[in-house]
Amino acid sequence: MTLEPAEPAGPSGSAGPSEPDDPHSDLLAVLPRLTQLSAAFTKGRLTERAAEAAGLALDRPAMGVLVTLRTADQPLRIGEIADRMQVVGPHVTRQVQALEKRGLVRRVADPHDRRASLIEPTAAGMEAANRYVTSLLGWFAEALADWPRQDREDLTRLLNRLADDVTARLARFDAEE
Amino acid sequence: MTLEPAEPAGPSGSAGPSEPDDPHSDLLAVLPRLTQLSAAFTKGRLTERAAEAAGLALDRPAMGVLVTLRTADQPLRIGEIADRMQVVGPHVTRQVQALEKRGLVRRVADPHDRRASLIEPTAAGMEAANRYVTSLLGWFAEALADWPRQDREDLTRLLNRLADDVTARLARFDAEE
DNA sequence: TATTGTTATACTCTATAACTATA
DNA sequence: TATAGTTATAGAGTATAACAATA
Repeated sequence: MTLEPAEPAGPSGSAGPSEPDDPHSDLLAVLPRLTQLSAAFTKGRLTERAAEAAGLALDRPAMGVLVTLRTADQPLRIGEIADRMQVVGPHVTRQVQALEKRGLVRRVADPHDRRASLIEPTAAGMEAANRYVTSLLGWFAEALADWPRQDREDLTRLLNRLADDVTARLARFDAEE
Repeated sequence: MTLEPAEPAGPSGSAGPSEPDDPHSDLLAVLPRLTQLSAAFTKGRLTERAAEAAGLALDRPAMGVLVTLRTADQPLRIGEIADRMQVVGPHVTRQVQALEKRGLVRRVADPHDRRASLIEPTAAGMEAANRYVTSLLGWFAEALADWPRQDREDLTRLLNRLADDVTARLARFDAEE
């Protein structure tokens, strides 16, 4: 399946964005905003700065693995980390190697399957992950310090639902092909 | 300036994520959700599919330029497009060349400055941009079809404010360095 | 001398392909 | 023969550096 071929948004030759009475006019704003936020986080190098504040010299993908392990609260296989991060295996392999080299994670043998190993944070890794998350959330909390509690709760709730709905719809999308 | 060095999130050795009474616990959910949405749009190749539905064989950056021109509703310089997209000049130069090659945009001389040229969509480019935006918004509207109107309005409002606040804070951040 | 844009190159993040070891 | 992981390579997207033309 593909996206609908769809009629032009307005009469041919209409040059502007959606009219005010367009039923989708509110959505027109959501997509660019999500793009803007995503780009801002990347370009602002928030992740890298929070890592530096935690005393680490690691890039975003490596921090993602470390935080995934911290959140899991139990050793994970490479494949399980990849699933949770929604990336492919080889990508995780490299990040884990970088974390290992810095003594932030270690591998332990999987007692039930000698093909796999389990990855767990070291004490240093866990402490660094805590410092990192605190630093990142602290920055974010400051940015939202002026927000009414109700708005913060609404944002969290709506964003959760949006992510779920979009993910589910994309999954069906792929399945139909 | 850098992010605060910040104390560990919990007592040393505490392994889990923030406690339920953590004042930042709601924020803990926002960041991963934004990441998830961004990754979902990329991996779902929504942009590419909408472009195909509009009869175009263009990638995301090129579509970004075309939509920027459509939204502007007037010819723009390369530098102005770069500013609006928040990317650097050379990037825009290449996308415009690709769009030119396909007859979707054309260059006109800037009467006041012979160093610059103005980029404007051709009729075909404008029609394609309209088809593209309609297709993309249609998909998005379907994903949110079940949402109460109030929730959609709240999401738009909160996301707008979030993007503005985050962008402003990052700008101050950079300025302090 | 400052600014606009182009060309060429490099970097970040993630994916695919080919292979090894174990199940 | 299927699965977990690794190594090597490729691709998309964007940035930096060096340069040209005009202001």
